[in-house]
Amino acid sequence: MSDLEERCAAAGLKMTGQRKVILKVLGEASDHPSVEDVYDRAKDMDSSISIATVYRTLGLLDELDLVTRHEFQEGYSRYEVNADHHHHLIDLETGKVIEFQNDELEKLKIKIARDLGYELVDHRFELYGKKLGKKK
Amino acid sequence: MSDLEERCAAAGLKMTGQRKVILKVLGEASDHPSVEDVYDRAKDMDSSISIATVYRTLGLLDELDLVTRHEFQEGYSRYEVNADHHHHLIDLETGKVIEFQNDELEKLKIKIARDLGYELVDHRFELYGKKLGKKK
DNA sequence: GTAGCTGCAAACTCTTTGCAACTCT
DNA sequence: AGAGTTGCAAAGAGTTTGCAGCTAC
Repeated sequence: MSDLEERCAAAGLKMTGQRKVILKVLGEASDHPSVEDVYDRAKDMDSSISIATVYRTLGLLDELDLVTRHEFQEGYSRYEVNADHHHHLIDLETGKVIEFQNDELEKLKIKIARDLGYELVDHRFELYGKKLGKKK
Repeated sequence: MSDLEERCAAAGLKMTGQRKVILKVLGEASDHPSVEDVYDRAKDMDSSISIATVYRTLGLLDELDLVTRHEFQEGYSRYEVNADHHHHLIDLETGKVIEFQNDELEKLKIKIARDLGYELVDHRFELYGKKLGKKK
């Protein structure tokens, strides 16, 4: 049983065939798949899966904090399996998502919020750019 | 003629009654109104205005960089009349949007992108929090 | 057995758009 | 006059949901 499956079962979720497939897709994903992406990959393993189930499952996993939902400036959601805390740089030319971490930034965001009289609950930090040094 | 009106006319936009109303609403807004907000306020001055016109006008103004469109984690867009560069802290309890600036952050974001091999084109930095020191 | 899960299709929200009529310039 | 603009209603995209049947536990 995979780690994700175990954690779902522990949360009381029934391990249906569809869920196993979706969890497998997520476990194997090294990118930040959209709902459509997850759906397409899941269909390759079980063509009877419906996109409604994918939406519902991803929603549940997000609530359980097993995945994180992102809404970049694209008009739809992407998901990623939870790992260490990090931020994203989106390559505007390819759509590729690059992860990064930055301690200075972590400290700074908390300080900014506190200075404004707020306790930081959540945040969003995204960079959009294009690769340097490209020949035209 | 207001500053916004002048800049629109300069860009070749016809100054229709509806546009004047929408520009007036924007000129008077000290917050970050949603399309719905702008629509409601505009209707108070001219009840014949349609929301399609509001959408179209805000879209045009965004292209002209006279306003900026934000998509916070709310599922709809908010607009703000362009001013100095700044970021936003969204009060999760009231929906209030607080603006802030931070030079350190500005330098940091450029550095992070460059270190990853990217030229920074755009970015998003938003904080979500709740007011400190509130009595329960 | 039954609470929970699924597929399907319809519904929803926010936004965009085709069209015919209208209006600034 | 004529290009640009408008209101309306329909269409779009992404997402959610009601329902009847199915399934894991």
